[in-house]
Amino acid sequence: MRQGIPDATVARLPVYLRALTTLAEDGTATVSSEELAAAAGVGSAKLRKDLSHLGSYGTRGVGYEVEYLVYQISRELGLTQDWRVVIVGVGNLGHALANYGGFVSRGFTVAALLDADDRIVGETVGGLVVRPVDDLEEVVAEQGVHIGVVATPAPAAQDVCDRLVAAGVTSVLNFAPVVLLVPDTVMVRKVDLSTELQILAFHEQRQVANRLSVDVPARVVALEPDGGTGRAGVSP
Amino acid sequence: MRQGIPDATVARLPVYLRALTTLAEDGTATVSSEELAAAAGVGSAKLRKDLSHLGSYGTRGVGYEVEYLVYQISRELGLTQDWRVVIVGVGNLGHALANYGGFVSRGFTVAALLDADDRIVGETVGGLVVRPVDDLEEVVAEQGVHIGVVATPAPAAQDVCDRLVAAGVTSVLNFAPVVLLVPDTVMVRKVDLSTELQILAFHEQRQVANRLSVDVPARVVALEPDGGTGRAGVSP
DNA sequence: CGATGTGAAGACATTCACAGCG
DNA sequence: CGCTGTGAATGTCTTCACATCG
Repeated sequence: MRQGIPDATVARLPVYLRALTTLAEDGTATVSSEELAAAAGVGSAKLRKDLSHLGSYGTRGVGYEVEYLVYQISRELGLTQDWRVVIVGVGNLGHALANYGGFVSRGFTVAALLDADDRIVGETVGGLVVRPVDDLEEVVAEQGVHIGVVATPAPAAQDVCDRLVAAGVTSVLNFAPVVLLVPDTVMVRKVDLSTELQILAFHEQRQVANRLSVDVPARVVALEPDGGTGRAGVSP
Repeated sequence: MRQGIPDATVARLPVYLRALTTLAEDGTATVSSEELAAAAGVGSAKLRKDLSHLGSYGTRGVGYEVEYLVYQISRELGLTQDWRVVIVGVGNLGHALANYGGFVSRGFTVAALLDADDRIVGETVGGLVVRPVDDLEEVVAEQGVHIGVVATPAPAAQDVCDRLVAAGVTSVLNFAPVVLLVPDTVMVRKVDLSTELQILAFHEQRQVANRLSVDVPARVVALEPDGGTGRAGVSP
C-alpha cells in the first residue's frame, strides 16, 4: 500500500485531482472508478490500481467519496503545505506564467519574478514587481523558495539554473529549450513546445502513411491490435 | 529495423535532435554515443538502443556523423515536410506561443491565430493578424491545417477542440487545464503547468522526508527530463 | 582497438479477471 | 448485487554485457 508510489501513478494523480475538483464543484458526492476514469481519460482498472497505492479510500459496491479523495490525493502530492516558487525570466512566457491563475490556486505561491532586462525590472506583472535577477540568491534564501521556474532565453538557462541550485533550490521547472545539467539531488522537469509539436508531427506522418496504404493489406500492418481498445489518442 | 518505433523513443528523438543541432552549430562533425547521451541527459545504452530503431546510422569504432543523424531523425519525425498549425486563444499564453521563435524554425508554420475576444481580433501578434474564432473551419480547410493548439480558457477548450476535430484536424496540443475528449483517430498531447508543479511538489515533499531521516541513505536519483511521463527514481 | 548494435535479463507498467466486501 | 481492490498475466521500457565490425 504505502512506501513508493510508482512514478507513472504520481504523474496521473494531478489529472485525477482536477477531475475530482470539477466533480465537487458540480455537487457530486461520490463517483465510481468507471465514472472518474472516464472524466480523467484513462481506463478504470488503471485508475483503481493507481488509487490503491494511496490506500483503501473507496467503498465496495459504492465508489469513492469525492471530497475525501480530493483531500487524500492533495496530501499525497504535498499540496497541503505551501510551496514557494520563483519565476526567472519575464518575457512573453513569464508574463503568461505570472498571470496564470491556477498557479496560486493550490499550494503554490509566487515568491518573486526576476529578470535580467532593465526595461522589464520594476514593471508590475500579475501583482508583483519584477526584480533584478541579481536578487536571486537573496530571494531564495529569505523566502525559502523550493521550486525555480526557468523561463529565460536558452543561452541564459543553464547559468540561471546553476544559481538556483547553488542557492538551495531542489526542484526546477524548465521552459527553455535546453537540457539542464544538475546534481543528482535536484529534480528537473521540462516543458518544451517544439518537442510536443515534433511528437505530434511523428504521429501525423504515420497516420498519413497508414491512410495511403489502406487498400494494401500488407502483413506488416499487423502491429495494430485494432478493434476495441486500440490506440486512444492520449499522451503516454 | 523499421515498423513501430516505441513511444518512449519517439518522445526522446526531439531531445537528441536539439543536442545534435547544437553540436552542429559548434562545428562538431562526429559524436560518440557517450558524448551525445551526456548532452541529451540520458544513458548511452538507452541512446544507442533508441537510434538502433531508426537503422544503423553509426560507424563502429567511430560514432555518429552529426549532420547525417540530424537528417535521419528529422525525416523520421516528419520534419522534412511542413506542418500547418493553428493557434486558438491569443491571451498571455497565446502571445507567448505566437512569438516563440523555435515554433517556425523547423517544419512548422503558424497558419492563423484565432480568438473569440473582439478586443484582440485585428491585433497583430508575431507578424500575424488575429482573426475571429468563427473563421476556424475556413482556416483549417483552406490552409490544410494538421495541428491545432488550444490555448483558450478552460471553459472554451472542449468546444474549440470539437470544432477543430470536426474541421479535420487530427492532432491537438492542449494547454487548457481540462481533459479533452476526442475520437480514437485524434491524438492529443497536454501541457499543463499545475500538473508539472504538483509532480515537483510530490518529489520535494519526499525529499524533505528523506532529509529528516538522515541515517537511511535513500538517495534521490535520476531526474530525467522527458516527454509525457516523468520518470525519476529512488534507489534502495 | 574501440564504439556500435543487439540479444537476453531485469525492472517497470498496464491489463485482466475475479475474490471479497459493503 | 455492484464495485473496489488485487494477484497474476501480459506488455513495454531500460539496462547489461558482449559479439561484431569498421
